Amino acid sequence: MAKENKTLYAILGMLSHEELTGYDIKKRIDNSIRFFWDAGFGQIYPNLKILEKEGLVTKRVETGETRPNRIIYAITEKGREELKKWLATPVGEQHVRYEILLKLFFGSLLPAEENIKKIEEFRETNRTYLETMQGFKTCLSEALKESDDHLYYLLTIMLGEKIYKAHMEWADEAVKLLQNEQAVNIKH
Amino acid sequence: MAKENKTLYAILGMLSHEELTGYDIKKRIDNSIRFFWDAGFGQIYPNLKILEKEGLVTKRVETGETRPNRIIYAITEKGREELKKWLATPVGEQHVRYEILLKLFFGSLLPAEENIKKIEEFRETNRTYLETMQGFKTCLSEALKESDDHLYYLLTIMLGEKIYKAHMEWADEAVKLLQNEQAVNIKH
DNA sequence: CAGATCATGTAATTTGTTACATGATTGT
DNA sequence: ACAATCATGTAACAAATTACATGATCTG
Repeated sequence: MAKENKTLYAILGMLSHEELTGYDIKKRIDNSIRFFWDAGFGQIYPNLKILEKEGLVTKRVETGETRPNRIIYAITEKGREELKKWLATPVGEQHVRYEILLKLFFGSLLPAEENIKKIEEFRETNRTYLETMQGFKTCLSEALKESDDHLYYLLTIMLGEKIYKAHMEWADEAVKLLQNEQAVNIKH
Repeated sequence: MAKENKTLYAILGMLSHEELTGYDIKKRIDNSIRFFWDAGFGQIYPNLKILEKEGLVTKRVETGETRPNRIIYAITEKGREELKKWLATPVGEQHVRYEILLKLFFGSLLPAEENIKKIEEFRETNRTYLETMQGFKTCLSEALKESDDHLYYLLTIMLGEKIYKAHMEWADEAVKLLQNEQAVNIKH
């Protein structure tokens, strides 16, 4: 079994809830984990084949007369065990990449206005993300009483909220700092 | 020129400050941008060759009698222009990956204690990151009066601080939530 | 004298992205 | 009629990680 292919476990996790087609998995991902674990069809379909070869999922073809054929995948007992085993392993160092910080780090090569504009765009993007999180949260509050799954879903949304808020706060402070600096430079 | 190889620009950016060897570039990265843009030797050396072929940097060999030979790279005017051009392009959608959220999203498959432990480990890791940021900040406060570069450096540290704090706050709330849930489940 | 640091690289593998390819059905 | 959605995939490419390979010098 691959050591690092975590998207495999994202797919397996989705199948631990219900039987799904590759297309359905994509939709589930887009509607839930995409903010911290996105995946395209180019990853989903090949990974499903790997999972099947490893005996972690089984497939069943539903021949549609009007609609296209659907290949429905179901998790096996072995798959469920493998998933739990992975969930139990400690989370490694997680390294992120912030293109905006990379660009800003070398920001002295550009006029300050350009950097300010960049930060303001970043702020705006994060404002829309925050709205999305708050939308998710509202939808969730009803379903929350039903199952434990939803509690964990809520936790992921909560981190999203915190992060996007942190981004926005930073953007505000950063813009102020750069504007001050600009004012000082103009005076001289 | 490659469309997406942003590490190329990280290297070029480091060379915009001073002439460096591949080995030096690695050190510079480790001491500054590694929290948001890490790179290993396996990326640095091949990318330097690409930059040279494109005429964005020049190389000069320093034959050491006692030490190993050093290949010193310097940015060209064309390289500086290319860097500025890239810095001016807007920052695209940046997608992050949080392994801890992926694991937590499917957390209902594990006993709550395990999820709590995971979150507490995450909190601790982020506490050390925050300390590092604060150390960086202290070092910086002296140099800050000299050059504009340092102001942009400060901005990147500020975002780091915000994010690690957000992570820690979230961890505290998340643990509380899970412990409450646990208490409720035990009562029934 | 052992381990860290200086110094350069290549090769293999894995992972992820993007483009291509096909075609029916459903909604506006 | 046109766009969006349903549905499956492959192939090419790009990027990043990891392991391998070498060897001197400096520090404790």
